[in-house]
Amino acid sequence: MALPKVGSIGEYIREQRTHAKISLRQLAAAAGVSNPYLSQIERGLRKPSAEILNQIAKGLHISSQALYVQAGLIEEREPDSDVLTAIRADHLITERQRQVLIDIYESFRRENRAEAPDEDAQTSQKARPAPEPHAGDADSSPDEKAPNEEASLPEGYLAALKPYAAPVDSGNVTPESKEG
Amino acid sequence: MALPKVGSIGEYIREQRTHAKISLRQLAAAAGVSNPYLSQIERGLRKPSAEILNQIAKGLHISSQALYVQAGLIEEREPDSDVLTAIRADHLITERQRQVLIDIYESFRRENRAEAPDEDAQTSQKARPAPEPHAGDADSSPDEKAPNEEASLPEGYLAALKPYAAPVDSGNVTPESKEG
DNA sequence: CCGCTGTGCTTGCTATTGCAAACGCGCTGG
DNA sequence: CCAGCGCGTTTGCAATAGCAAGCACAGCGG
Repeated sequence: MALPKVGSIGEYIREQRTHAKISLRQLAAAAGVSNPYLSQIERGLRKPSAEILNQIAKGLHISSQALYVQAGLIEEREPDSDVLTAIRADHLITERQRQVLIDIYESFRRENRAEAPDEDAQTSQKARPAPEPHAGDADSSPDEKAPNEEASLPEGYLAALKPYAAPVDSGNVTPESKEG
Repeated sequence: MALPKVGSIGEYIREQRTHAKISLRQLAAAAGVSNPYLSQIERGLRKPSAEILNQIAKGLHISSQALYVQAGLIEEREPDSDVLTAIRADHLITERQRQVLIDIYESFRRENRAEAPDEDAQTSQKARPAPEPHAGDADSSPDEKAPNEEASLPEGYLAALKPYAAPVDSGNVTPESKEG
């Protein structure tokens, strides 16, 4: 009865950690928690307190609020904030990165318009009447599951974006409209 | 920094409660916690978890973040997560797309940290000689100290991310941001 | 006077957090 | 072949979060 699955918070942490390419023990040390406890958190066996969550966020160099939102502890801010506006206002990324984000976002919007010209293909954003973490799945809508190695993020593209990772194919990465 | 604000959080809660002119038991019932526990929280004898804090915030009809800041669980510093919160709040994209955008943005941040470590944890505040994110031309200016010619979007991975989507078309991701 | 209702506070008690120590597994090297 | 190291995980155990029950005090009506 002790609901064993706290939710996607653990998966999210592990995801971020693996993407950052640091070991569980390293993150545990950086966050100031014990390794076994972090392991249990990532597998959803334990429900970390906000303090621990905050320290983990610091260790991951991500915002605490992002984790709190993932944990369902913070009501998402009203959709008043625009993604494009936020991206343009961000000074922590370079001009090029900014443009990439904008391109991706706009292409997503285009794809959705092509698929659902209706209005928008939104799913479960604000609808959270009962925060009962009893679902065996994440809090996302049933039609989306975030598979870990198919469509979610092949993480190979990260290498393509990293200059120090691999030189990928030189020349073909120009954003020019390369009509085949 | 271990627990200096635990007392203040309780005072804050009691302040808000008395200001709302509701009794301890009423707030306890509204927040779904027991009266004695709320009493102990208000006097700083107990350190409530984020869940309890969130419920209390709901019962008080105040924002959870305000309480978290009071509890010292959120740095009040200007969060770099404006982009992240905006992405999370956006309901025009699917869950999968949202996760991709978040991953990309965070990988960008990590990338920059690796390249320019002196600028990482600090909030990069405002000063930027080129505040206008006009990306009409990609080369912009040589002040780009971070990654160089990598951030363009191979747009091929976009198709890989959306196997269920129509192949939109190639030339739509031109970097010319024609907002407006 | 006594009972009733409201307030906040104190007292055991159980369930859970969070940790130290130890384990199994894979890899590297003597 | 086994020592050594690093990885994630498992196993008890101390500390405490959080609750049900009960306490002490104050106001009100018979």
